[in-house]
Amino acid sequence: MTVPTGRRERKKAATRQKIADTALRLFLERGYEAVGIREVAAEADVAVTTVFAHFAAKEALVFERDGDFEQRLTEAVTGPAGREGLVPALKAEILAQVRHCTAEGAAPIWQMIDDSPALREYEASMRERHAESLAAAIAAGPGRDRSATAGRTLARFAVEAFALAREAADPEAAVDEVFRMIEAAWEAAGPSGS
Amino acid sequence: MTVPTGRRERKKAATRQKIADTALRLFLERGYEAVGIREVAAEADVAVTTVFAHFAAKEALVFERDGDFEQRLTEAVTGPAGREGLVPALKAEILAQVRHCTAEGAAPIWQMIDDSPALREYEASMRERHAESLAAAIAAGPGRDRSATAGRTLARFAVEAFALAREAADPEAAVDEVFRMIEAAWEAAGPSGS
DNA sequence: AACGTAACACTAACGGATAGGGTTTTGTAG
DNA sequence: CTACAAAACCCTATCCGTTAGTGTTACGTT
Repeated sequence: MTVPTGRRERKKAATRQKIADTALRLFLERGYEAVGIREVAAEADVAVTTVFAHFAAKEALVFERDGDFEQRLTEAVTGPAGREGLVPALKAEILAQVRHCTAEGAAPIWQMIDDSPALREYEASMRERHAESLAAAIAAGPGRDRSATAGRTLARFAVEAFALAREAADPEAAVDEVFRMIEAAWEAAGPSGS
Repeated sequence: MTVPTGRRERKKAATRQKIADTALRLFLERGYEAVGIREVAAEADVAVTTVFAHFAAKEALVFERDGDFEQRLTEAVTGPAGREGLVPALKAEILAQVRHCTAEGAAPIWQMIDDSPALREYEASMRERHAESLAAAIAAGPGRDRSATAGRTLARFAVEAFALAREAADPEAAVDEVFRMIEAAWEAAGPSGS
């Protein structure tokens, strides 16, 4: 084991990035459903099977950074901020993600997602995954004094807050409003003895 | 316009039911993914195109009564009970649906759903649809004194309560617990002026 | 220098979904 | 009673996402 980042890993990452970039460009140019996988592969100069070696499905080409979002969510809860105040830490992270997704330049991508049933469906199941791993982090960390159901409920509500805010006219204000409700819900869950 | 329920409508409904029944039987016998649409069509003695004329997708064969659930949800809110107490009315309806889905005989179906990623994904996007129509009903009816975001949040949380309860060890107790949290969240949303 | 393996390519196929076009059944109006 | 329009259905062919099977190349290791 020489260096941990050999040429092989760099080439693999480059191939993955080239596929994702090519796909996103084609999708934005001509529409998500109008572009086929075979076309993406040809334009990126790889085989179709290589595309699926890097991405589990066509929709995953659009949500390329999915893993980062999931990791940041759980880290917000297990990190120092999460131990101080669970709900405020969650709110801060969701707010950051909402800001990132409503930032300049991201609008066409989310427009495309909203226009495609397949992408909306994929995003919904993605949120379910995020909620599950977030629930595990809450149960293992700062949510130990609540019931399992309460923790899982908080996790679901938090990821739904993201979706609700993204659809709202004023996303950042919506994060405030929804998290006021979540805070109250978490209070009402009370300590586990309740 | 003689009678509103002519032979044509009855035959159509019969065909639809026969397809759904055949599909569910085959799915339970040999597994959802192991049975193809062509097979369902052959066994039901119809053409493949006819299957898709009645059901938008393969997954819809499993969630045949989807429309009923959605309608009952909105009616719980727009009906007399909804005007008395919005959240209690929602809770009662969700509890009824949870009871229905955990009743004797339904277990194998939900086991099959939990085992199939495609069905789980479809269910997630179904809930999103339910939440949207529920949000519309709330906004038009008893939720007029709250903000649009608050109403949409309540709608999402209510349909998530169903999913959370179904996954819990004690579904009915989970409905209680989650709706205590939802009630607090709805209180915190306050009247629109807040 | 030789070997094991990870990354990739090619071919072929499977299964869900749809379009095009034709046939029967049903409701209705003349 | 008949004629007609539309609904429901069938058949065929095809597209598209996805995967299996089978090599081939290039990298890392020994």
